[in-house]
Amino acid sequence: MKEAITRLLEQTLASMAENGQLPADLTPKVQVDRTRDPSHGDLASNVALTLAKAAGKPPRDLAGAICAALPANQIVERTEIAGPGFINFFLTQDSGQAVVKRVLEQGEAFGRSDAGAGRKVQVEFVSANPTGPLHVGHGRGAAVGDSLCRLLTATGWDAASEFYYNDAGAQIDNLARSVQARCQGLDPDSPEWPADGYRGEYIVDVAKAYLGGETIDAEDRHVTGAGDADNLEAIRDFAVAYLRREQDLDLKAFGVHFDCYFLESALYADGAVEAAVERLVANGHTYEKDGALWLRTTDFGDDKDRVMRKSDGAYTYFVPDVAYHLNKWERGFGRVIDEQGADHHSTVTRVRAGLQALQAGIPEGWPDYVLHQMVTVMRGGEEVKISKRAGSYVTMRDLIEQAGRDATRFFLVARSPSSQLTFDIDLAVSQSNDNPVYYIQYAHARICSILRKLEESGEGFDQDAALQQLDKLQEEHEKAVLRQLDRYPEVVANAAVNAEPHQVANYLRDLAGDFHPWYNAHRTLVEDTALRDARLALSLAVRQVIANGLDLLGVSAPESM
RNA sequence: GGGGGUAUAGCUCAGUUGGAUAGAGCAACGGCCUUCUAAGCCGUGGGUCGAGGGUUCGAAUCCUUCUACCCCCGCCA
Repeated sequence: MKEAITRLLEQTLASMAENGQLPADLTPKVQVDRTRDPSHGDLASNVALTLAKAAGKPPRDLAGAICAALPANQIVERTEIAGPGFINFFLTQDSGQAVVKRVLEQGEAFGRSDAGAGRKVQVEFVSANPTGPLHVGHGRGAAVGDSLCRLLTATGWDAASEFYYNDAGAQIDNLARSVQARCQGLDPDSPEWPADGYRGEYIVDVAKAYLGGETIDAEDRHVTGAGDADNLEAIRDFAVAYLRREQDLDLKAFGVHFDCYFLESALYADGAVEAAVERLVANGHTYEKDGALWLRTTDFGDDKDRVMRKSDGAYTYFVPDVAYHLNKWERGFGRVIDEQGADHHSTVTRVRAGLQALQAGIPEGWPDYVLHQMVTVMRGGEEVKISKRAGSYVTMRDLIEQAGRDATRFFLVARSPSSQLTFDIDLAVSQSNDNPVYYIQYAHARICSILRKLEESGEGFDQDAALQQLDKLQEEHEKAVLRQLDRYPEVVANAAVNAEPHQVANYLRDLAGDFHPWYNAHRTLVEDTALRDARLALSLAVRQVIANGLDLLGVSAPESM
C-alpha cells in the first residue's frame, strides 16, 4: 500500500514537472510513512516539505498543488494538508480491507519477496570450538544466525547456513592436554595441571567416557575411547568427537540446522592454508621478523601487522580464517554474513585485510559481519560470569531445559544484535508467563480455538463468500488489525535488509497487541453470518501472519496452550 | 592510550533510517471471567531521550566535544 502511494506521488510530480509547475531537473526522493495517529490518515508524505525550497513555494501551497494534481485512483479516499506541509492520505475502505484477501490467498508466502533474486548468500554462525559446551553467547548467535537465514530465504535469497568447526590448532591441543590431565587424576588446582587448561567439570565427563571406552556417535564421526591415558592423539580425537556430539544435541534441541559443517582441518589437509600463505608471500605483503612470518595488514587499514606463522612453525588462527574465506568466495558466495560475538570484532579488519592481500578480486567490504553484543547472565539477582577456560558456565542446554526452546529462542532474538542482552534466568524460568513469546503464541492459539468452536457449532465457513463481506469490518479494533497486517511485508523486507530479526519479534508483539483487545471487545462467532464470516477471515489472516512471523524466528505456533 | 558498541519510564528494551503529542512489557495502583482460552482485556501514574554545542522548516535519530558502562587491542580462537 505504501508503495502504491509512493508511485502515485512520483507520477504526480513527474507530470507537474512537465507542466512547468515544478522545475524539470528535480529528482525528488518520495518518502511515504505510516502515520502514528489515525487522525492523520493512513499514510503521510513529506515531499512538499523537502521540495519546497527547490520549487520556490511555501510547503503548504506546494502540498495543495500536489494534491490537486493527483490522478484519479481507487485507493485514496481523500487527502489533507497538515502541520507544516505534510500530505495525509486517507485510504478507501476497500484498499485497507484487501490485505485479508492477500494474506489468505498467499498463505505461507505472504510477506515473502524475491528481492534477493535467487542470489547466493552464506550465513556463518555459532562456529564454536569443540572445546566445551555451547553457552548463552552461542545461543544468541544460533538464534540470530538461524533467523537471519530464514529471513534471507524469505526475501528471495539462496541462503546457506554454515558452522566453521575449528578442529585444529592450539586450543584443541589445550583441550587434549586438559582431558589427559583429568585421565591422570589431576585437578585444576594441582601443580602439574597444564597451563591454560580447561578447568570445567565437563572435562571430567570426557575423561571418564574416554577411560570407560565409550563410543561417541557425532554427526560426522564415530570414535571409541581407547582408555589409554598416555595416548594424547587418541584423547584428542575422542574429546573433539565427544564435545562435537554435545553441541549437535544442543543445536538440535534448539531447532537450528546447518547446511554445512566446515572443518578447519580440511583446509590443512587439502593444502588451502599453504596455498594462501604462498599467495600472500608472492604478492609481497609479508615479511619475517623475530623468527615469525608477518602479514602487513596495516596496508589494509589494520592498526598493526599480524603474525601469520609463529616462531614455533604453527599458523595463527587468522591464516586458516583467510583461507576459509577465500574458499567461501570460490564457492560462489557473492555475499557472506559472518554472525559472531562482538568479542571477535578484531578479526573483521584482519580477515578483510588478508583477503585484499590475496588480490583475488574480492570486494573490499566483503564479507559482511553481524556482531552481537555480549550476553550477561543473571541468576539470583547476581551476574554469572561466563568463562570457558575457568569452567564457569551457563549452557544452552540448561536454558532450553529450564525455559523451553521457544522462550529461549525468542528471548535471544528479540533484541537488537548491537544491544547488550541481559538474560535473567530466574525470569525466563520461574516467570516464563511474562515472556512476550507466550503473548504472541496465545493469540495464535486463541484463533485456533475459535475455529474449533466453529466446527463444534456445525456452522460452516465459506472463504470466498467471506472475502465478499470484508466491508463488515468497521470496528476501530478491526481497522487497527488491518493496518497492522498490511505492514508485515515491509517489516520482513526491512528486517532482512538490515539483518535485524528482532524487528520481526517486535512486529509480532504489536500484531498480537492489536488482536487481543479486538478479541476481548468483539465476539467472532456471532449470529450475523456475514459479520461472522468477515471476522473469521480477518482472524485467519492474523493467524497466518503470526505463524509466518514466528517461523522466521524459529519459534513454534501452537494450536492450543 | 587506540578501536568498536551502548546510554530512552523504577527494571528490561523498542523507536519504521530526519517527521506531527517519544512507545511496549515487567514492576506499582484501580477495575473486568455463568460468554469464542484471564498466558487475556480496560483504566491511572511514571521521561531534561547521559551532558553541552552544531546542522534545518523539524533531531531520541545526523556532526562535534565530554561523561559513564561493555567488548577488543596475543606468536589464543
